[in-house]
Amino acid sequence: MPSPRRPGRPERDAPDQRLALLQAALDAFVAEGIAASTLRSVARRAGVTPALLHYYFGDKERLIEAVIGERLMPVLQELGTGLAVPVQDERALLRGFVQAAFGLFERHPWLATLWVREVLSEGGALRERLMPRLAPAIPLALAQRFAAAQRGGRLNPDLDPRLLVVSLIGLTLFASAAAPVWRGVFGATDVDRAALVEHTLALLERGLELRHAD
Amino acid sequence: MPSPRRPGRPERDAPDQRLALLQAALDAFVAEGIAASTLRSVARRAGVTPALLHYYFGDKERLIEAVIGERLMPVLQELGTGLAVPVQDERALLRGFVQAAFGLFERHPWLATLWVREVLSEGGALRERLMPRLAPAIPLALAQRFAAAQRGGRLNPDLDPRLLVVSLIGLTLFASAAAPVWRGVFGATDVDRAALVEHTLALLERGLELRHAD
DNA sequence: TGTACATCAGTGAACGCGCGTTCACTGATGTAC
DNA sequence: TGTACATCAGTGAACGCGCGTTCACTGATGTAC
Repeated sequence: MPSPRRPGRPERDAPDQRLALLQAALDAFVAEGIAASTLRSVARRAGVTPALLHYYFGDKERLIEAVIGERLMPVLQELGTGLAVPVQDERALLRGFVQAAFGLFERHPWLATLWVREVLSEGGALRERLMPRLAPAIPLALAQRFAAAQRGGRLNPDLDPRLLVVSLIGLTLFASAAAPVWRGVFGATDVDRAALVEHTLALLERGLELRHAD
Repeated sequence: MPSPRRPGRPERDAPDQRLALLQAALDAFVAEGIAASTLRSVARRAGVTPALLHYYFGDKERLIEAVIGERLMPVLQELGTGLAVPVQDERALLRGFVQAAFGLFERHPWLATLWVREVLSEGGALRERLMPRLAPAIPLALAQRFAAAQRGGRLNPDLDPRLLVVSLIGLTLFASAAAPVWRGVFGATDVDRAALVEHTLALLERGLELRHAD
């Protein structure tokens, strides 16, 4: 009696087409927007037939789910674990956040663009798909920490702790997503990540420090 | 000999279909994104045949141009003239900018969403179409004014005057575009325009004012 | 005023095309004996 | 080891559909005389 045949073929040395397709899909989503990306344009980027996308992912909906689950979520969890490290005081928290955010957007240059277009926008493809999977725990915890600091007299009393979280994200995400625009307008090719971090922290910690003219 | 017939028909009392189509196009662009908006979906919103869009605008490209020229540009010029008023000092400049920005985004709720998706994004439909028509004079003038204030010792020396302009836009534009998201996360239905202005000015003028715990 | 006609705003049906998806098929790779 | 065959990764052609665009046409509105 023959041993039952094990399903699947063990080893190949061909390039992993599935990963190539996943990357092509992410590239297309960032460059064209998710709604405007066609399966044929994704296939064209990968140099394959659109039928191969059906072979690996089934349909467009499941391709989007795969990009979220295998490309986007790992990056977001990277940020989450970075912020979960307990810190001494609010100053350390602030510096940790700003450095982590600009670092994340530098390591994954597609993230800011994708986020701005697909999560912020009214009918963005990711807002409905991603919000249920993202625990709002991090922004809520940040806002509560700021509120506690404010009650303890350690934070500017005219700030709204919730809006301060919005301001933190706005300052980092917007500066990263709009970088091609403002680099073009100002010709600011000299501004690197360290300069962004320094400027943003100076603004957050001390503000404009406006003084009257003499 | 008869007087030559004057072309065109003088008066009608039917609703202006062209303006209705322009509004339907703006609605569709904001809700679905420009690239993903079809002429049929625009026509459906207006309750007419897509052939009518061809009748008034020719093709999709010229429809987009019409929305830019007749809806977007007037709003942007509104902001430009508001900022062109000479102000006494940097504090007045700052307050003027923040109030004008939040006021603009409140009067035209579609502006922040459209801007974030179509101008900021890499392949956004408006970036190529709009940047050549927008004089970068305003951000450049703001940056120069901040640089002068810094040289005069009236502005936090650790700030980058150019990035400060980016920060101003980020704080106002991002908070407005992301309002549906953060209102949902924080349940912050109580935050109105006045609260946004107050928080943002407190942050910009004085920063977080962090102090050590006792 | 009546009549003939030009022009108006807008429609309905159709065009070629690219879309997402399906499916019978193919040659290479592996397994059973 | 050789041979028969199952399974693999992937293709090519086709499907029905909605797209942008075109165009002959329509009834209402206006004008000339």
